[in-house]
Amino acid sequence: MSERDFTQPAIDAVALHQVLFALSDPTRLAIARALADGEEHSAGDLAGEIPKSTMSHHLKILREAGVTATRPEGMRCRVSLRRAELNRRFPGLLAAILKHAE
Amino acid sequence: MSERDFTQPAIDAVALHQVLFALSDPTRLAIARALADGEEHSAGDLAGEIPKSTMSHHLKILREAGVTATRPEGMRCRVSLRRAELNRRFPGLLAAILKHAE
DNA sequence: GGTCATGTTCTATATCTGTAGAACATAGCA
DNA sequence: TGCTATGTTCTACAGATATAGAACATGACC
Repeated sequence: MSERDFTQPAIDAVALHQVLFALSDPTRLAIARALADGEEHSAGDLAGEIPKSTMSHHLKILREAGVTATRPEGMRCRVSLRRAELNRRFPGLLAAILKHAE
Repeated sequence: MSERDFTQPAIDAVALHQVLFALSDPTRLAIARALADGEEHSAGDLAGEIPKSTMSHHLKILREAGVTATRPEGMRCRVSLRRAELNRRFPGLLAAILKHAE
C-alpha cells in the first residue's frame, strides 16, 4: 500500500564523519565513483557481481549519510549523487574525494 | 631494549578509504582537528578526559592510516599531522576535511 | 490472475570497532 | 634503587558492520 520510501536526510542534518564513514568502504567508494558521471544509475547496474541484498545495504548507508539520493521509477530505482547539495554543505569535500577514487 | 616503534606506512601505500575511515570517527576527527595547527602535540595533551588506552588505540589507527606521525621524545610522544605528504598523495583532501571539522 | 524483473527487508553469522581497566614498558629524577 | 609520569599492550566485551541467502513487496506485462 505504501509507496516505497527512500527518505534521505536534510543536507544540513548530515555530519561530516557520517559522510566520511559512508565513503570509507571500498565497495561504497566504488559506487560513489560510478555515480560521479552525474547520471542516474539503477541499483542493478551498479551491483555487478554483488548480491542484491548486499547492494541494497550499501545504498542505504550512502543514502542515510546524505551522499546519494534514490528515486523509485517503475520496477527499478534510480540512484544519483547529491553532488550540488553536498558541495553546498561541505564545499570541495566530495570533489576532493572523488578525484582520488581511481 | 628495543626503541619504541611507531612505524607508519609510506605515503604512497596509503589507500583513500583508509584515510576516510580513520577520520570517520568523531573522536579521531577531533584529534586531527587539534593537530591542524601544525604543531606537535603530546598524546596526553590530546587526550583530555579520554582514557590513555583509548587514546593510544585511536592514535594507532590514525598513524597506520598515514594520517599522523608519532615521534618518541623522552617520556612522551609527539604526534603531528602528515599534512604535506597527504597533500601530495591526495591533493586538497585533508584541507577539505579539516575545513569542515568544526 | 499469473509470471517475471527489480529491490527491500528479514535473518543469521563472522568479523571488526570503540571503550576501558589492568599490567607492562620506558624515561626522567631524587 | 626506588618512584613518578607518560604511553603501549593485553584482555575483555558490548555493539556495529559486511556479507549474503531467503522471503517478501512492487511494478510491468501477458
